[in-house]
Amino acid sequence: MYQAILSHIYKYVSLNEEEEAFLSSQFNVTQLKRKEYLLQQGNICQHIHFVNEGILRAYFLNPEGKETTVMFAVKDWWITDMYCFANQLPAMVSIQAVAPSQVLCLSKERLDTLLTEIPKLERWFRILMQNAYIREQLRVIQNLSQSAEDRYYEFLEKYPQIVPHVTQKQIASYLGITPEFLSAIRAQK
Amino acid sequence: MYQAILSHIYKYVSLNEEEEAFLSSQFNVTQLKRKEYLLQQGNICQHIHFVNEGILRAYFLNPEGKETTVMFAVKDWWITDMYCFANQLPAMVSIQAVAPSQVLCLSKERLDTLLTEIPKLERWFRILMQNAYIREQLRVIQNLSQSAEDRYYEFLEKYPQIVPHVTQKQIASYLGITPEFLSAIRAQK
DNA sequence: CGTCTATTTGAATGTACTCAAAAGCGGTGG
DNA sequence: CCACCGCTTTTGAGTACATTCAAATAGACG
Repeated sequence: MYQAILSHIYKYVSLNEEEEAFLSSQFNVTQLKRKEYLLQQGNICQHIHFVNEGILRAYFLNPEGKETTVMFAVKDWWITDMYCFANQLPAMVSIQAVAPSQVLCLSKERLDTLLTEIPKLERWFRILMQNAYIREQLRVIQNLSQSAEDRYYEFLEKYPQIVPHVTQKQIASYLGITPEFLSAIRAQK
Repeated sequence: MYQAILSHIYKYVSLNEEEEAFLSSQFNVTQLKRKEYLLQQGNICQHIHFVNEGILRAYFLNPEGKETTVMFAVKDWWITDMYCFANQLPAMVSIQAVAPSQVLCLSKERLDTLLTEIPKLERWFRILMQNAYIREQLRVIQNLSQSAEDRYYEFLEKYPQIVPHVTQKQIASYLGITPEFLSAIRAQK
């Protein structure tokens, strides 16, 4: 149950048996069916989630009803609405299982406890946040400096583990274009 | 010289005198004239910079010559090309002073030393990265879900301390539109 | 004061969207 | 296991948003 997350953490810090046990005890396991929600836009975002298996999608629905995919998450990835999680606010995004999934859930309170009780975990979480920042920064640059077509082909190359499991409509909403236009891009090759 | 950065750090962790002295000793101070470069695209990104005063801009020049503003930084902000800094690679972006500025420079090596010698600084840096991630995530959502006009007026509201010091051309390149189109947006009010 | 760059304006163009309808495909239940 | 239903994907026509290019005007800095 916890080997995936432990080996994820061991990439950055090492723990003794006691710490490992304490860490494991802080998570709740949740099984999700296809299309089931982990979080609904508007509900307080209380947890951060580690994906043990399956695939999830976070999306934002703007006031006009347009859907934007904020992120996908596969095995070994973390997913939450970080802003609303950190401040315990109503979520801006919904998080839904794209395929049957198993996730480990960690509440804000328990994360804070972990970081206080095992300070070296700050290092692990710092690197997590740093990588997340870098990813988003690259995405901003690409969104602003490249055409929709370039962004599509880069997505295919960058996330081969995601592509087979999600619909074109979902990819389009990740890229910020309409499904019709994505279809047109694909047609011209 | 170091009061700004120390009070920035004290928002998250407290240090004793010895730690404070050690921390201060790790920085180099750099004065920049208007238009002077802190980092040029292609050079190894060796430092992360804390802005003591002035204002800086990081921008990306794509192969077609289109310029994208990645971020602005004012007093109390940090700026670097985080991906290339973390991996000590040639920078994707250039960082230039928009106005005369004073920055504190911290090399990767010295940052690593600081985080190892004073582990509680990991917490401070974690929060820094977390906030940066949240900011970029919000920017991605806004870029994808809002019109250029909405993004412009939100920028004016969100960064009143930046707006008076940068050109419209620079704001346009931050928003991902042409200066001509920004001019048209402004004209219709 | 002169020069250089930023900003504005306008016309022509291109990229991406909307709406509508047909075709394809996958999950679900019988 | 097959057939149906609903959603996804495709196609096409018309439109809107944003760009390009060019030229005039305004502003800022040395």
